[in-house]
Order: sequence, then C-alpha cells, then structure tokens
Amino acid sequence: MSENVSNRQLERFPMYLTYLLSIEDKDLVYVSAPQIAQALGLNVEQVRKDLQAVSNKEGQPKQGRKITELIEDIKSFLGYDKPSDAIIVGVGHLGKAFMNFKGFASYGIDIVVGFDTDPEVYGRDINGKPIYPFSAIREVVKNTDIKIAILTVPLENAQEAADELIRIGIRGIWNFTAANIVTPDSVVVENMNLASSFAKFTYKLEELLKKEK
Amino acid sequence: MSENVSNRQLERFPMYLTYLLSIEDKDLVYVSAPQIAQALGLNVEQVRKDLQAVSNKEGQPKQGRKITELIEDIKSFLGYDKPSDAIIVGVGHLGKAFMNFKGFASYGIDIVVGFDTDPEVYGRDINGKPIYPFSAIREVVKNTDIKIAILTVPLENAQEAADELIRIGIRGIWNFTAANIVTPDSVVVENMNLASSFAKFTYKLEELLKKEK
DNA sequence: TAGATTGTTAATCGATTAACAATC
DNA sequence: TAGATTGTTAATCGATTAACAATC
Repeated sequence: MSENVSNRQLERFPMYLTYLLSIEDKDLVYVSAPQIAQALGLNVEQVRKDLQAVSNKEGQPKQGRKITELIEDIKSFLGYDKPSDAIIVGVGHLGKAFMNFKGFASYGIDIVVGFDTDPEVYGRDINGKPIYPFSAIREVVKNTDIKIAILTVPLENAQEAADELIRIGIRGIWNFTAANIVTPDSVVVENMNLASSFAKFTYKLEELLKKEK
Repeated sequence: MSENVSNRQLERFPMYLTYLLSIEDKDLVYVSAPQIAQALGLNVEQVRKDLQAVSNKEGQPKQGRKITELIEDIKSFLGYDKPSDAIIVGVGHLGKAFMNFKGFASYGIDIVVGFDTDPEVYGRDINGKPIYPFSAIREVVKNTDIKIAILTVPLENAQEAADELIRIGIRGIWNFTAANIVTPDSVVVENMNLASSFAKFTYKLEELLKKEK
C-alpha cells in the first residue's frame, strides 16, 4: 500500500473496479494481473504496480489476488465506502441529468441539492433533491460539511459562480464547463472538458481513417 | 506546423481557444506565449511548443501572434470548421442533455439523431432532432457518412450496443459509460469516464485537506 | 539600441516497460 | 518439480522544463 499514486493510476482504478465487479459473480475466487491486463488492454507490469498501490495484502504467486478483497481495497482506496456530499451548481440540461443519475452513488458521490438562478427552475425537486435559488446558496450550505460543487452553469457564468462557491467555503470544484476557472491554492479544480476529450477522439479517428487510404 | 501532436497537447488546444475567444473582442491584436501561460497557469515553453504545432506562421519576437489568426489556426486544426455528424445512442438523462446542448456545435460536433430501445422515448423529437428505435439504427445510418456515435446507454448495455455500432460501420465511439468496451482495431474509442475524473478530484482534495491539518 | 519574445537544442523528470530472482 | 505469477530493480521512453542564440 504505497503512499504516492499518480493521476494516471487514479484514472485506472475505477476501470479495474468495473472489470472486477463484472467477473465477481462468476464463481471465480482469484484474479491475476495478467488476466486484468489482457481484459483491459494494459501492460502487465503496470497492472501489477497499480494493484500493489491499493492492496493491503501481497498477491499469491500462481493465483493472484482474491477478487472480493481487491474490490474492497479499491473501493476503500477511492473512498466509495464513505460518500461525499456534493451540490449541483446550474440545473440546466446537464445539471438535471446529473441530479437524476443513479450511478453517482456508486462512485462515492452523494448529490444533496441543486442551485440555479432561474425562477422557472428553482423551487422544484428533481429525483427527491431540492433546487434552491443560487442567491440562497450561502444560507443552505452553512452548517453543513459540504465541500464539493459540481459546476454545470453556462460557460459565461462559470467564473462568477466559482467565485461565489469559493466565498462560501467550497473546497473542490468539479468543472464541467469549458471555462478555465481561476481559483486560489486553497481550492481544488478538476476539469471535465468535453472539448478536450473530443479533440483527442477526432484526432485518433482522423489518423485511423488516413492510414486506410 | 508539426506533424505529431501528443494527447496532452490535444487536450490543451481547446483551452487555448476558450481563452483566446474570451480576449478576442478586447481591442487587442497580439497575444504572446507568456501571456497565455500566465492566464492558464501553464509553463511558457510548453505553450510555445503547442502554438508552433498548430500555427502556420512564425510568431513575431516582442509581439507574439495575431489573436484572430491563432483562433483560426486552432479551429482549423481541431476541425471545428468542418463539423462531424454524430448520433446519440441511449437517450436517457445524459443522452437527452447532449441532444439539447448547444455547445457541441462550436466543438465541431453535429448531433443529427438519437436512438433508444424504449418506446416511451423514441418517436419523439428533442431540440429538432428525431429519436428512432435502436432496432432501426442500421436503416437510418446507411447511405449517410455518419462515423461517430456518442454512447450514453446504461453500463450493462454498453458492450452489446457497441457491438451493434461496429456492425453497422461506426468508426468512432465516444464512450460516456463506465464500461471498458472491447472493439477491433478498426474502431476508435475515446472514454469519458466520470469515475476516473472523480477519483483524481477527490484524491487531490484529500491531499489538500490533509496538508492543512 | 535594449528588451521582450521567438524558435531550437539540451537536460530533467516521471511514468511505462522490461528483466529477473523469489514463491507457492 | 515445473510453471505461472509475484514483487523489485533497472532500462526505456516521452513529455515537460530549462538554456540560449536569433530577431524585431
């Protein structure tokens, strides 16, 4: 159970988990690094190192690791066993989709409330979660231990919304807008940039199609 | 205008573009690498190399590059000037949000139609785009030049949906499910894994909060 | 001219991959 | 025992960062 884990490793752990859960109920007890590497198209040594980073026990030569234990280790490493409360800021199409999305619960995220500036939007409930006016955000968040905001406002409002989030004590912003929001060092921003992902996607696709000609 | 561009660079180009568009109408003519680096919190040399990779002209010492020209260069490099048609596969909460999302148009993506297996869902229009039964996908896609599918089905249906997409000739799958979908080499998959992003996010946040104690 | 920025070439850093002895 | 898998140590690779001469 090493201490320093790279971003790339962090990206892979949920992938391992998805795979392990898919083979969990198949009467198998052990899983090995080569098996995982093969299934996910990864390098064996890489998988071994990753597993070492999250696993409490050593693997058994010739067998590997117990699937159920590995699942628990990854879940606990990723904090899925103690979900974090989060708020949705901006209940447009995407914000609404997230409030409805059941999957977040299994990623350790508990969306408790949404905020929006539009009177047509706030006042209602979505999936049992209330939507309040953005102007009430300080009032609602105080006396809670909410530290995480999911930012799904329009691009042009991203920075001002982020500024307010910082003022009210939010410590982490999961940014789904294309904005390069500027924050102090006391706040963590994780960008989920659709355009960046799409740029990689089309470049790869172009290269593939070019090769065929 | 170099030939080989890394994934990391591809991720950064849309960020540059967002920044450049935000300063475009401010009576400024030139922008320099140090200015961009400062604004986006990046290394100067890195920015310089990135700009060299997409720019047709050389930058001018002491001035930098013309903002409008750089914007055009990036847009053209990313293919924003010739959008690709794409289909939405799985019109749940997320698929619906994407069909409504106006921003895709400016990323070079043109969503033309959605597919779903649920009779409650297909038959209707969203944002002027029709939704057809998934069973009709071959019929609808043939005789078009659609190569890209945006996969927003539930996790457990991801692989079978992908298999059908491959059969009907889709060449690129932008995968928003957590599934590790398996495809032949003739198909490109770009994963947009929420759980991977959230894992990086919470790890960074934990480290920050730990440091404060 | 002086100085900021450029492009290029070299050094550093970190992650991935390879090699190999140890173990059940 | 033989062989597959393990963990560890070393080599490779690629991207980032630093250094520096060239230019307007």
